[in-house]
Amino acid sequence: MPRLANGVRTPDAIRHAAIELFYEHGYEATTLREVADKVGIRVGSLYNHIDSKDELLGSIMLGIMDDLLAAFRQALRAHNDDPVACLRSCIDTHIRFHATRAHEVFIGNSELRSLPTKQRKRVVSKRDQYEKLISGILETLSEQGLAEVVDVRLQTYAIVAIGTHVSSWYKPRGGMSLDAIVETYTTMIFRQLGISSADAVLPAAPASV
Amino acid sequence: MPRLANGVRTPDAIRHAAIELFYEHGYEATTLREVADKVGIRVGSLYNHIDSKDELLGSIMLGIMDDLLAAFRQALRAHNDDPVACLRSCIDTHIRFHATRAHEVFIGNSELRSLPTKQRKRVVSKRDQYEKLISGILETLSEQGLAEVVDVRLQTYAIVAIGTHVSSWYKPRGGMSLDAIVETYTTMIFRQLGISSADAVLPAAPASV
Amino acid sequence: MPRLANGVRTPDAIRHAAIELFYEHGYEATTLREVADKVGIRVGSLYNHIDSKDELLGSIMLGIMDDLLAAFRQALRAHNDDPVACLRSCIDTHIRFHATRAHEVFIGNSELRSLPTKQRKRVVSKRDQYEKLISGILETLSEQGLAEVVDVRLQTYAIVAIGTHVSSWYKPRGGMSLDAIVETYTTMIFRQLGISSADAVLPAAPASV
Amino acid sequence: MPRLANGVRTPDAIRHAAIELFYEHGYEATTLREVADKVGIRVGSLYNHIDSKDELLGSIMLGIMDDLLAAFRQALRAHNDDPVACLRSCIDTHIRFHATRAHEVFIGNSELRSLPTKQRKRVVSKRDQYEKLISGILETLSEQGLAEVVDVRLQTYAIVAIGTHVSSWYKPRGGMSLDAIVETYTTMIFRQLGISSADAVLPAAPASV
DNA sequence: GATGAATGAGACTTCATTCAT
DNA sequence: AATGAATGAAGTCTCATTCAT
Repeated sequence: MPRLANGVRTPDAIRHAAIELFYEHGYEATTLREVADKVGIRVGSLYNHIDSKDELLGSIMLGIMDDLLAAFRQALRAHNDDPVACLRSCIDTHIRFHATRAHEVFIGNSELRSLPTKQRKRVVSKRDQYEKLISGILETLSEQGLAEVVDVRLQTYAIVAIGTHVSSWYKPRGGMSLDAIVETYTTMIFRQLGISSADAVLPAAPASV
Repeated sequence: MPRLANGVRTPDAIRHAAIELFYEHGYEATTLREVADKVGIRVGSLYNHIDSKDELLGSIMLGIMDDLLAAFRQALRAHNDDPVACLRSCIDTHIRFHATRAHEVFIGNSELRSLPTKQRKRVVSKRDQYEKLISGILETLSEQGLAEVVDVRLQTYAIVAIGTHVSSWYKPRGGMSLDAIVETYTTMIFRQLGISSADAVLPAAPASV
Repeated sequence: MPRLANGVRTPDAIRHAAIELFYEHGYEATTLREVADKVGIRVGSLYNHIDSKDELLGSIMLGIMDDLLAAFRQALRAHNDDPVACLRSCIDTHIRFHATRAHEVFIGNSELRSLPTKQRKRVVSKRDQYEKLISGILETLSEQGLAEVVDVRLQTYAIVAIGTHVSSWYKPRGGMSLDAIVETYTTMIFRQLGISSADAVLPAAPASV
Repeated sequence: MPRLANGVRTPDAIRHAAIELFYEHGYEATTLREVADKVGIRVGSLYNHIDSKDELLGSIMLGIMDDLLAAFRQALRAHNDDPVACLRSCIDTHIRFHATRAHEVFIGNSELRSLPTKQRKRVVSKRDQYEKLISGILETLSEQGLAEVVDVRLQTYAIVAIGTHVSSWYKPRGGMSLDAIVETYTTMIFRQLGISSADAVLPAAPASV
């Protein structure tokens, strides 16, 4: 633990400040001076902790993708014997992750073009992996006759789009509880896939992220 | 006809160049020099046609929202006696519009925060109007017992999200035809609403935008 | 009479508009667009009547100096036999001219440095001539024992400074009448020169400019 | 002591350079590049020390007015029992200040219109205070029957005008010594006020600024 | 004689980044 | 590890001026 300001390690404070500002104003419109102000240090001091503005964005974007993939893979592993339960669990994780880490996810979706080529490729690759995981579930369900998938790619997109959208409007103490959001979307997706609506609602409590 | 460069009126050329560049690199990352270069004039000459970079973005965003609302309202009017046909027509218009004018729509969805407050309010107001139109259709269907709407707001979001997402990846000569995309998404939404899948496919050709 | 807009010849309208704007905001801060707006034409059209912004300023400054010299010389000629009457008449002319053509005179005094070298020299030369005329009167008075001149140069400056200052605050319908201003300053200058105060007030009405 | 280039603190060097350039070419005609060049830094570096070009002008103008008021008030205080001595001291201070800080005073008199409204009001207010101080002395002299004041306002203007004018031509090693200038103008003003000329010349050395 | 449009030069200002202290 | 200051590059916007119509 190198250095603490108000109990927080400076690098963490920088990362946190950057996430909020990139989310609010966008990467290009955010100045490092604003980041430094939010942290409570001078702009020059940032460079004791980051290499560049680019790299700061890159680390945020790679980090969120890694965490998302890890969470999703864990949800997958827990139900590799029951495809419908697996889908339910994955939707749950997908939506909760996009809600609870909405700002980072939003940055991950909107600032790809701000990233230098090299890092962009790495993020895109992770994003593709994520979509492949979703498509894989849908294919399994389709092959086993458990769901009617009209078009794997578009169905995948529809699910991805829900996450993206949730991340753009979800607020912790907004009108609808996270549980209700998850339940509703799960029902909607299950219907879309022609899976019995009854299966959508879990008897037990859903796993938190 | 004030003045033509290669047969195109300069203000139109500027608007077109700006749309492409804002779409590709984002508003903040696009310089007016790039816009001018694309048009084939010097950067100072832009100011014979625009008031400011802000105002250029604003006019693009207001314009696309106006066009979207107009197209949607026209689709609504054509079927005000048959709610299911109306929904089908609106989905059709929604998706085709977001596909054929993908770049402008994408800007409209992603650059809200780059807009000065005054214009932002006007765009947000139009966006709200648009969502209300969609919600209205869903409510009618629900009230008349023609569809099972799990949650009007989230269902509206899901439909909006499809448009947003299509605008982010659709390319005229990409893998899937626009007709096929419309048909697939229509089927998916109809299922989600518990409307007979058969109703989703039109016997006649769908209206073009 | 080449061309009239609202009964005024365009070149005169331009000159008039330029004088008001140069007076109000200064030469550098005034744009030709503002001049054109005030005239009611477009900025490009100005160039049918002027050669350049510099030249427009130059013609105003040379014009006012010529008019000032002409008025002063006329006042001098009218009393070349009575030095005290001559002084009285010159002070009268000096102050009235600086009041009634305050804006041009103000420009003439404040925008010298905005003028290109060549024209500046011509204006400075006229200004020197003007000061020499005043100094000449003072010297005559001094030589003939009619006045006690402490220092010709500083006394000349003091008189010049009065004109400059009047031009910076005089307004036609301000608190003090032009006649009163002339009378008061004349008294003050006469006292300064040790000339009987009684001589300061003219029996007859002073000549108008 | 933050940082010295050639022994001078950068903010002071900027202020000094700006004064010289604003005096020589005027505020509008002076570019920040010229200021930076004169200081020996790049133009962007200026912004480590100033907020804007406007604010740089404002601080110069407010500063000179504050200094002028302070100097004048000190001169007033020193002779609050003898009105004639007080006048003499004030004229001395007035002229010496306008001569020794001629460039700043000149800027203060000529660039009012270049100032943003808010700061302009503050400078104008200080200027009014200064004129009131002068008027006050004249009124006291008049009330006590020590001087014949023809018109308080115009007499005040005449004195102010002398300062303005001196600031426009005085040069440290010009033809006339500062002491001589002060003495001559004092004599002239005393005469104007009908005060015995003998009182104008001080037996002892005049106070320096 | 008027106009709309183009242009080149340049102005103010911002910003990421570096570095001596 | 923090800071104040410097820097170069760039960005938006303005402006005097020109010219075809």
